[in-house]
Amino acid sequence: MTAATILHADLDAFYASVEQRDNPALRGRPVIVGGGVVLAASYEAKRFGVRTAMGGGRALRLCPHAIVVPPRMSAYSAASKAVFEVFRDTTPLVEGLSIDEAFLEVGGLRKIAGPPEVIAERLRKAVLERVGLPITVGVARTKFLAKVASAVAKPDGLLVVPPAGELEFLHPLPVERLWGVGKVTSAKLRDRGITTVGQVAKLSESTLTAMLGRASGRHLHALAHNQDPRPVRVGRRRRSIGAQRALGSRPRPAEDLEATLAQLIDRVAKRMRKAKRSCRTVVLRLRFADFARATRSHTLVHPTTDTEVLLATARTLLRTAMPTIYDRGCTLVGISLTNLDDKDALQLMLPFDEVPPGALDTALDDLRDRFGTTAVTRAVLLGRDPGLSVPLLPD
DNA sequence: TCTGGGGTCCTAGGACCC
DNA sequence: TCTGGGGTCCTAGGACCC
Repeated sequence: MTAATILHADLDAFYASVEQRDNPALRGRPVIVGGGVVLAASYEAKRFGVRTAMGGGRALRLCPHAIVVPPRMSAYSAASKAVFEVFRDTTPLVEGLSIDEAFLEVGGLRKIAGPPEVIAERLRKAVLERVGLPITVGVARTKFLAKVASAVAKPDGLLVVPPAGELEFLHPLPVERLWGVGKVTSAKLRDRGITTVGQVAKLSESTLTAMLGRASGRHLHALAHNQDPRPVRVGRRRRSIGAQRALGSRPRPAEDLEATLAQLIDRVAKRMRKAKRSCRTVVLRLRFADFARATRSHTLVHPTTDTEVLLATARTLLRTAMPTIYDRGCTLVGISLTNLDDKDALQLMLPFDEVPPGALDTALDDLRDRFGTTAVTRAVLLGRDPGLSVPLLPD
C-alpha cells in the first residue's frame, strides 16, 4: 500500500485570524469580519454558533459581545501570498484551492526533508513564525481524505490518516463531510435514512446515480469507497473572472443598473487584461427580491479584451432581460467573463455609427504600422450588435 | 434569520454538422 | 421522402465550495 503523502493545509478562520494578528486587542475575543453577512468568525465567536455566510443580525443575537470589523481584503491577499510562499518553500508541488487552502504533495521529499508528518509539523510552525497565522494540516494518501482530516483536526491541529486506518476513519463520518454533499444532496440522502459515509458505501452506484444524477452518483460512490486517484496539480488556470454587486431590496431604475453594469465590466476587464487573458463569453447574472436568480449569456465570435465590446455585449444582455427585471425587482447584478483564453485579441474601435468609406482600410493600415505586416493575421469588423462580425482578411 | 462576493462543475435541450 | 447515430457548441439553470 502506498504511503500518505498528500497534505491539505487550511488556515483557521482566515480573515478573523489576520484581524487578531494585526490588532492585539482582538486576540482571545469573539471577532466577526463583515457587516451584513458574516465573512469569517474567530473560533471564540464560532463557539456561540456564529457561522460564515450567516446574516449579521442573527450572528449578533447569538454572540452579542462579538467585535465586528469591516473586511480588509488587501491585508488578506497579502497574508495569503506570504503563506503560499511558505507552501512553495516546502514543495514545488502546490495546488491552491482558494485564498486560504492548498494541497501539497510531499512524497518525493522523504530523503531530504523527512516523512510527511514531520514536514507537516514543520510547515505549521513556519506559517506561524513567518506569517503569524494558525494553520491546520491533514495528511493522507488521497486529496479527499487529507481534506477531511484537516476539517476534523481544526483548529490549529495536525491529523494523519494512516493508509491502514482509512475506512475506519471514513465510514463513521456524517454524509455532509463528503465533498460535493451540500444542503440539497444531504436532504435527499437523509430522506432515505442515510446519514453516514458508511451507509452511502453500502448503496450500489446505480442506486446513487438514480438518486442524485450521473456525475454526483459516481462521485459519491467513489469517495465513499475511498477511491480518489486525483493527483496534486500545479498551475491550474482560472476558467472565469467575475464581479457582482448587491443592490439592496429597493427597486432600482434602469439607469442605476446600467451604471453598476459599467463599473462591473470595467473592473473585470481590467483584471482580465492584467492576467493577460481574453474572453469570448459574457455572462450577466441577476438576482431578484424573492432571491430567484437568472443568467443571460452571449458568446462572441472572436475573443476580446476590449472594455467597450464587453460593455456593449453586457448592455444588450441586460436589455434583453429587462421585462423580467421590471416585473420582479432586481437586487443583484453580476458579470462573469468565461471561455478565457490567452490569445491577444487586439481591437481598434471606430467611433462611427456608420463606417465611412475608406475608414476600414485606414484602420488596417494603422494596425500594420503599429505591429508590422506579419503581425496582423486576422481582422474582423465587429458591429454594435454583439455577435455580428465580418472578416476583413481571410482567416 | 435574511442572506456578500468570488469561484467550480454538471445537466439538459436545441442548433448544427457529418 | 423519410430518416439514424454521433459529435460539438451554446444557453440557462442549479448545486456546491470558501
